[in-house]
Amino acid sequence: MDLSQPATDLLEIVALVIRGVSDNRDLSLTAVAALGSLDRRGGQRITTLAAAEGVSQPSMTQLIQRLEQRGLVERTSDPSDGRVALVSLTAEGRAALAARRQRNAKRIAELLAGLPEDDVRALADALAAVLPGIRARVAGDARPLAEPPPASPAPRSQSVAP
Amino acid sequence: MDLSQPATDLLEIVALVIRGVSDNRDLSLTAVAALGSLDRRGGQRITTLAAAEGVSQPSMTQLIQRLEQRGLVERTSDPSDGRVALVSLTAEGRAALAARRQRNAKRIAELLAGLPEDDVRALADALAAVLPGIRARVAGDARPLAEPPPASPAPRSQSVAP
DNA sequence: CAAGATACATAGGAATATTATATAAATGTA
DNA sequence: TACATTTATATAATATTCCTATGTATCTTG
Repeated sequence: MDLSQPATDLLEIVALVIRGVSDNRDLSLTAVAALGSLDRRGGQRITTLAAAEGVSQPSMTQLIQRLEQRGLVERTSDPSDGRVALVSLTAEGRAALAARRQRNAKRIAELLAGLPEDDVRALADALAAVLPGIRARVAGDARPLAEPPPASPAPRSQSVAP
Repeated sequence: MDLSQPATDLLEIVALVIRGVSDNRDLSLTAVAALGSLDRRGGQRITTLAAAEGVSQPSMTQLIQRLEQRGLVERTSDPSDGRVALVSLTAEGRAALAARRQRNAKRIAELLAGLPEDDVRALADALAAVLPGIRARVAGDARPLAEPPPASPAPRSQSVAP
């Protein structure tokens, strides 16, 4: 089965949604990812979060400091290991995450509402079918799909993106 | 028809693909979007590009300057209007865009290859069906889904990134 | 032609990322 | 126990990319 066309299509939809629909005003993509990880998996240490989101440890330290200043996360120390900083969501952080998810879902729902109902139903079924597998492959272990960094000093860029 | 579940699913897949699969090393999300717009619609002026990608005009000016330095775009002046700078892809820019697309499509194809073939086929069909409509709604006119900026001086954050 | 509108460029600052390095706590070993 | 090493995090210096505010050159219009 040829996967190049669906791969290209999926990529384009991802780009369209990120650029045109997703709400990235108050929280960066990395911030949302970190908050989401804390929400799904509970309190974690800085290093774990950094590895999970694919950023360096200092970046995650700084991100957590900013999120802490905004009251979205809190830090506690691990009684069994004085070095680690355990980060967890505050109630406010949970609320902010839920609100953002709701805004984004609302926008995407508006987007889908303009399309033929049969198409949307087919998409909904297909998404529900593949999501667990994709979730397992991408988020499960240490990002098995990302190539190792190039040997030469890697040129960098922004985020993701946005 | 309830759209909240497919909306949430689509959002999660978008996040997973952006974080775990997409190649954002050498070109930012905005850069890729601008190059793609130039590729699809041909030469455009700075202001048009800025509006299409949802960034400010100075940001687009700077982005085009960077891309010009890297040889990916070139600028020509409009003979009928001395103010405008017409931006177009160079052959190198077109090649870079194609190479990046191919890398990303390859990764996503690897991702999809691990899933049940029926599911992938259903997803492929669904994506192909909805993509034109989504493309029209998001990229077509001036992003009808984005809310107007808040009245208070908006807190900002990063790009999208990656 | 003067006044305003339009297209782009520049300046200054903020947010987010990086690498390199410092600090503190835990661990292993003589 | 003492000391070196490893581990977890923090800090410093710097780079990229975005923004707002403003400047400059070029049209357009009365």
